[in-house]
Amino acid sequence: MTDTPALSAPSFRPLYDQIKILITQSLIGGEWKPGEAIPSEIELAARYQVSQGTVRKAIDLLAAENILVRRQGKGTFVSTHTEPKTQYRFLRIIPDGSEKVNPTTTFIDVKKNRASAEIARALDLKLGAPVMSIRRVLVFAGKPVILDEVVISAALVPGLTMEKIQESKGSIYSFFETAYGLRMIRAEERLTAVPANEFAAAHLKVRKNAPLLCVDRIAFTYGDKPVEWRRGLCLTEGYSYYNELA
Amino acid sequence: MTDTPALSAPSFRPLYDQIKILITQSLIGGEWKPGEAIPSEIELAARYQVSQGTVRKAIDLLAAENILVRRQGKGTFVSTHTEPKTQYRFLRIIPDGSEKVNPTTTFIDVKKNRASAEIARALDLKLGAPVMSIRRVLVFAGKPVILDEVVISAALVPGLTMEKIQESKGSIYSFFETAYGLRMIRAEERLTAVPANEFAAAHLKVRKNAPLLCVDRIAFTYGDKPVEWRRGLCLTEGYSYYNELA
DNA sequence: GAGTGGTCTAGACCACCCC
DNA sequence: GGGTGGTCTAGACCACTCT
Repeated sequence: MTDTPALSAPSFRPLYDQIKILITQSLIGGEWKPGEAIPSEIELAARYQVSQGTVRKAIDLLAAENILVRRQGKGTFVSTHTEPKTQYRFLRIIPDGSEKVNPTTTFIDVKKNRASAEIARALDLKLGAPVMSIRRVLVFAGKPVILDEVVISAALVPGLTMEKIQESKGSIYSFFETAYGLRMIRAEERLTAVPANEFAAAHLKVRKNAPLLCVDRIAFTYGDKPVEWRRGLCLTEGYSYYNELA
Repeated sequence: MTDTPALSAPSFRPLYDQIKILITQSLIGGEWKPGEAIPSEIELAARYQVSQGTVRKAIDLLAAENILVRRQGKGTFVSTHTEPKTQYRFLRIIPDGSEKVNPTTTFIDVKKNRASAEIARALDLKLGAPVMSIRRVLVFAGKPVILDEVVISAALVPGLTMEKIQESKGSIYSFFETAYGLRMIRAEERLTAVPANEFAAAHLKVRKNAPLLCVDRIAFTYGDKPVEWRRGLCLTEGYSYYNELA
């Protein structure tokens, strides 16, 4: 989905693709921060010495990947997880039959751990590397619906504590973005059905072995670098995982 | 996702959008059939009296929706579910850790039914309207993995029998396409975790009440018209539902 | 009114496919 | 070589937002 600058040259690289990479590098370098406007198409065209149409196409691609957001008459902005409309962009659990509703979060604990084999493989870390593990419950309309565990390399989130997360309000990606400049660009999920273990049963207030939706996620930052592993256990009575296929 | 020509005029409709609608109407009318090439951009530009760039943008949009497929040097083609590469386009269940594999199908029965409230609502039919119901098992590498029921208005598939489907080989959408000219463009799915009932347990060879992934789908044809309702029960040991978030 | 993204055009040239 | 889609340009004009 996202591009890989890659060493294996595709034998021909369109100009707009090169511009796209240059813009991406400026985003990685922090020249333009989430929520801010990037320079206008005309300015970028002058800067890169190409036509406006070529810049336009590069921006079109980045907008299609939700990395940039166009707003007519105002400018082009760097995507962010901190705005109300987009803070739960990756959350696909919604109430049956009704509109998407944002949950509130209750934290269980925030601990330092060592990467298991599964997590080390997913996040491209060494086995046993230090990671932070965040466990929490997402509550929809007063009802606990998702129990999840978020795991991220400790090196990426120095000084992380439960208190800091709780102060931040909003989604955890919003927190990662503002506190550590860590931006989640895309994610891959794998869903399975599992019986509730005791821990999940207690937190979600269901009986042990009740069927739960297990959502495993790996989230990526720029350059398709995996940075977060997550497992969510969701009860699906009154709620379901919504997906569009095209 | 797909456009609605709509009566509520958006106060301004770009030319490329109008061209897109004209092309879509030709697709609905059957002027160009699945798998065939549509006229070249230059021809279409002449036909609609617009520039090639405008036709190009209209085709870009249709290609982004997987309604058309571009092939450099050859032409632009109408998408189809009949080719090996695309016949299981909407199937998201894949083996853990390995590549996508196409399943084989075992049919259980094909019956005429009356639309339940749920199905009538989903397919925009009258309660009790005649529908065809197809039940089958999808088998991956010798192992039964999905038990599903496909429901479609009987009016859309006259003379449907199990024998006809079995003769057709390939996916059921491929069959609908070739036998009835019915083309599935997009779909919405809702996933839940449910305990296996006796019927599912027997067909998937799991114990009763084992957790299964329940995948409810509504599939749409041109003009966002819902035409198929489907419920799949999937065992998720060794298999999972894969999804990309952007 | 000035500035931004959005549309539309016309034309040149490139990459790919097939004859 | 001739056809197709793909890239790139330059310029005109439109729609939207803010001041």
